[in-house]
Amino acid sequence: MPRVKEFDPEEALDRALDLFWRRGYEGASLRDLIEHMEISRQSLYDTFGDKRSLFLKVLARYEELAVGGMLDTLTRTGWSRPIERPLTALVAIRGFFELFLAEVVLDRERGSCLMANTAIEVGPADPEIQGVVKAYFLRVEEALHAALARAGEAGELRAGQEPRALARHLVNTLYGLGIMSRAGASRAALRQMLDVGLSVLA
Amino acid sequence: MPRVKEFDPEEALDRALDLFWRRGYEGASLRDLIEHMEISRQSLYDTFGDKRSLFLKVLARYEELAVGGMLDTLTRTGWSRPIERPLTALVAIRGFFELFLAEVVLDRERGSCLMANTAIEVGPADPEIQGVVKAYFLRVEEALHAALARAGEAGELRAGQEPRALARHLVNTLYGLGIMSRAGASRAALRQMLDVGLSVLA
DNA sequence: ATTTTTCTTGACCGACCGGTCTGGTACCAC
DNA sequence: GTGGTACCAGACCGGTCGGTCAAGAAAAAT
Repeated sequence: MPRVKEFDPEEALDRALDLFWRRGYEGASLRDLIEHMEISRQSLYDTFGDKRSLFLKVLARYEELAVGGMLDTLTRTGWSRPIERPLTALVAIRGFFELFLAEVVLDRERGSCLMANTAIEVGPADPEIQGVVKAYFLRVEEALHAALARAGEAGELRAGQEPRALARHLVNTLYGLGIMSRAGASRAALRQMLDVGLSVLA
Repeated sequence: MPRVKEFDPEEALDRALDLFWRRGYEGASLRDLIEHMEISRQSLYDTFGDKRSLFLKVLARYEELAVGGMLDTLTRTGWSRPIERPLTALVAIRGFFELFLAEVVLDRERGSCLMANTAIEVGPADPEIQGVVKAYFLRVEEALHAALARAGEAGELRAGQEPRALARHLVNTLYGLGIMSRAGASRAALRQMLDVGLSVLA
């Protein structure tokens, strides 16, 4: 008896993600959202709840997509994927950062990372959202840590280098680039930031 | 004939700075500002113009204070100040970052840097404000560059290290720490980020 | 054809936004 | 005193915010 849904909730969520990314939480009004998502206001509330609930769903979706892609790139090492060329862990990490830089430069408006934007915009004002952001950064750190640990076992790291400390440094470098891009730093400047930041791995 | 001003405009501006720092531009409403600045609404408009004008004045004030303090710390080198102990440029840079870290950890709510917050919140939506933020980062880069150039002349840098690239890296590290702090990173994590980030200077 | 659910449209709500205006008071110079 | 200025308190403005509600159209199952 029920009529089938006429829109794809996941696609609508992705559209909301895009808008929140560009404009921030406060900056994306409900009217903007329903226009961008191509959904009626009622459908939005029926499907995703209020604005904050929608935002939390968006953050979860972003984490899923971003961490997924990240792990994809970072674990492209060894012989596990017979077709692709085998990469050392360090090369995979460098490749990951190159990808990130390319994306950041390409889409200046969104500026790096929704989570970084959210960390600053809502900040300590909303403990639950801050918790989500913090957990995300820890997952990113963990992904980098795993890659660095593999690099360490393969003897690719200099003596005395702590994978944990290196991973944290890389997280810092990564999201620093986000700010600098959003602040309008030149591509050359971002390049140098990245190169020096990664030089500790050499 | 005129009645004397009963409040100190500079102090009021500093109070506005504090609130914008904590809550962001949109997050600080006029009513909040009036209360925090302890000024009547009318005085605010008479003295500072509308909200955006006030914010621009606040940004200018912040730049003056922050860059001033920065140069103070970074130029505390050589024998120019007979009383204080002479510092090498590298030690001055390290000291500067230590100060920054201490401040960031102490006041989690403001989280590092008003300019970084602004870069993300208003982002590319307001070109004029973005220009102010960009100019600020360039000034910071210049201050660090000058210190690094002095270090280079004194032979404190490794061969092949570019002061310009290093300066940009340090800017990136600096404001990365801001995000991570605002995202709730532990003090230990921030410490390691800083240590590894500065290790390129060793 | 009837029923049931999902959808869209658009009116509507109270609250708050940034900004303006008015009235009254405190202070100074003359 | 008188006049002029700087201040304060608070009403008020149009507009937008997030959120709710009502009515009707469309589509599937029976």
